[in-house]
Amino acid sequence: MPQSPASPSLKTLAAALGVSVATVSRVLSGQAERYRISVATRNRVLEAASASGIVVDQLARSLRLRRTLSIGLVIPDISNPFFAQLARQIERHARRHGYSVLIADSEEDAEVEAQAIRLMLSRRVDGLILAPVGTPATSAPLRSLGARPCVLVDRLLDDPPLPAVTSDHRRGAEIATLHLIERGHRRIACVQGSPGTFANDERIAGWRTAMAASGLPCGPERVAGTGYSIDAALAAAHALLMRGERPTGILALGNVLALGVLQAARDARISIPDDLSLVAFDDQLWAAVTSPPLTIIEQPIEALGREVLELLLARIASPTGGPPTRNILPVRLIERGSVRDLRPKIPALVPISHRAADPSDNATRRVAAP
Amino acid sequence: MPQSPASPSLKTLAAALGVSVATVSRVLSGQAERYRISVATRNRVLEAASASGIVVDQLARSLRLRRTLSIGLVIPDISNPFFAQLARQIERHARRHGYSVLIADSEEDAEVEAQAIRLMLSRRVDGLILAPVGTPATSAPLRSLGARPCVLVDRLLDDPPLPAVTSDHRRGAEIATLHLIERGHRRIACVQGSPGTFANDERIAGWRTAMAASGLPCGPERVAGTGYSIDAALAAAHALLMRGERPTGILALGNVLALGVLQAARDARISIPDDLSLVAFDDQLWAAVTSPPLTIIEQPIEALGREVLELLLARIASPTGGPPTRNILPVRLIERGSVRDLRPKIPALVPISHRAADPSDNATRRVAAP
DNA sequence: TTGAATTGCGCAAACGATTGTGCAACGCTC
DNA sequence: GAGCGTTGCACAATCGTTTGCGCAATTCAA
Repeated sequence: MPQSPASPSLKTLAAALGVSVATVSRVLSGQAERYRISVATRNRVLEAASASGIVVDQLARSLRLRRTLSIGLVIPDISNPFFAQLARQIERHARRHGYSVLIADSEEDAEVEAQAIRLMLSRRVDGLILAPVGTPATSAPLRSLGARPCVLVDRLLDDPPLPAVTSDHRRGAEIATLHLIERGHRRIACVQGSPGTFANDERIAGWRTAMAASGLPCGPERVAGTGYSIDAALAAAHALLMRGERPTGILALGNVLALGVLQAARDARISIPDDLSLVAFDDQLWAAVTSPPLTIIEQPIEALGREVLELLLARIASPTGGPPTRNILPVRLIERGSVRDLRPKIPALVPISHRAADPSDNATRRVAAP
Repeated sequence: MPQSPASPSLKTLAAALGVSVATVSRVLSGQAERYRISVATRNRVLEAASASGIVVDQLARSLRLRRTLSIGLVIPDISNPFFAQLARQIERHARRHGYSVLIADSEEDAEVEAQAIRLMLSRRVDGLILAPVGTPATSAPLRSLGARPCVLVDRLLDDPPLPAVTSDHRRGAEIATLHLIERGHRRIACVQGSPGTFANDERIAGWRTAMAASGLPCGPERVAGTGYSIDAALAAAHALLMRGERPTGILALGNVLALGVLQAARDARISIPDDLSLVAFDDQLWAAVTSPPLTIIEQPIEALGREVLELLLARIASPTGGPPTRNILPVRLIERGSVRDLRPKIPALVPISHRAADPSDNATRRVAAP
């Protein structure tokens, strides 16, 4: 490794000081006392190191220590706002724990993801955080992880059983659906992203649970969408709005999908929320500023990032043979202006109440492994 | 480094095959022919390697080769849509060139940035891509780079003179301002982010150039804003709209700032574009879907990412002593619905023309170092 | 058959930092 | 002065892969 003039090695520093490389190493790694280096020598080394601006070669350290103090982060799309924010939280928390983050974008492709995982292994990351692509299942490349710690985010897998942290997507959709139902909506449809992906399917299931519990129709004709893009959502919303019974409310199961719904509504000269109510998933800055500002289900991204990292660090520090931990974090509804109250106005009889998600319904759920 | 059961070392493979570690290394690194390994031995090694799923230790390789095949990427905020998209482009292109990306978030803080740079150096990245924080200047920690290749993105620095790739922010603001002027606007103001940051100052300068060239007022009372957030932009827009002569058009010098302007307009019951025209900088999916869809100045993020990476790879492959390359990439205006035409309607006399940025005005500018 | 050329490896040193152990020097006690 | 204990290092091996060079075995040509 070519050393720049500004960064000598321990060897050059030792030669300049007339001590051994071992002594320099012990001082710089904070182990002078343990190895009985004298205070005088220690100070000489520290002064020389400070003056030279030495940067210890982490490669050599890692090889000797068999530990890199780095983690791998493999996510489907770095520019997706959810993953971008998640990456930020993970990177910041990792750095505070002395870890570096090696990032890879799996491009929503299982083959790219498999390659990214192998690459992380070759770089001997101490652990891996993986947000798996939706389909197909990614268990095969995960087997090559062996005993190397890995934590999933935004996904649960049964085989191999890995620890995971996700948001309670199902509950989020239930809350959103009940929010509409409580405001008089009976025809509630879903604009979904990619069927088969964890978050998507959980949200569909939550919508179904709430609809069924209220005796409302929740058949497949009320779900539209084939992919996670504005265009796909536009077509899906168009189909829902133009064919069959028009819904009074729509759940857009992602913020990009909400944009498609907004576009479709505008194209069809349908006013939100007057003619159609909308609840979107995952908050973005713009969602609070649109006209109208959107009622959304918000994920706790900061907590997600923090918990997934801490779960991984715990695994790195102390591998455990027990069942994998799975944290399902609560989501919450943020009410803004995109849902119309369809209930008849009864003056001064029933107070209009604003109900957010009840905290007792949303405690972190720890799920036992199957 | 603990080897998982699924990943033996070259040593274990060599022992199992009855050959030396050197032979296994030569075969797996694709150098069997160069080192005259027989076809029979080569095939034996390849089969055993495939069967065992061996993952070569990149750490050891890097130490021996003095090359990590990794690059460092230090950006001010991973979750900022611009940087998230830039990171995605860089990561994808890097991967295709066989490089991994080590990412760090400088949290818009010069001290964090300095630490991130040192961390990258300790990990012996082959090169560094740096999007410097705005203020203060970051030249001090850059000196510790020595001869290690570094390319700036979204910033130019004179000392040390480093190669850089940026968008033509100045020209972008000129185009936006002229766009408004050509549509009859005479009172054009700016909502800025953090003064002193490169993009911000370039955009202000471009606005001034266009305003001065048209003999229009461009004093400091027409510029408001102290930071890059919705709240700061909201306050700035409020000041511009409520005090003094109300502008007919506003440049929001970033998409987050545009959200603040939209909010301020709604609060003041000012309709866009009827009462106030708006041009925003940096496209986002939502900007095309808002009501009205926003006219924006778009940066070529894909090209930025690609060019900065290729410039860095060229520097890694062949350090050059000449003046640093600086690529200023053209931006373009995308006209949507947030700009009102204030010109008097003269029926059938003057064809209403839609003018995008003229390509000849926007060829990549290569700027000589000062 | 002999000598030269070719083939196909293995050995050992390198990369830079870490760490167990041994040893020289010194100080203290009897 | 001799013996013991303490201090403060340096030496050498380790980590896993790469690569220059030497050498044994084989082949070819005279």
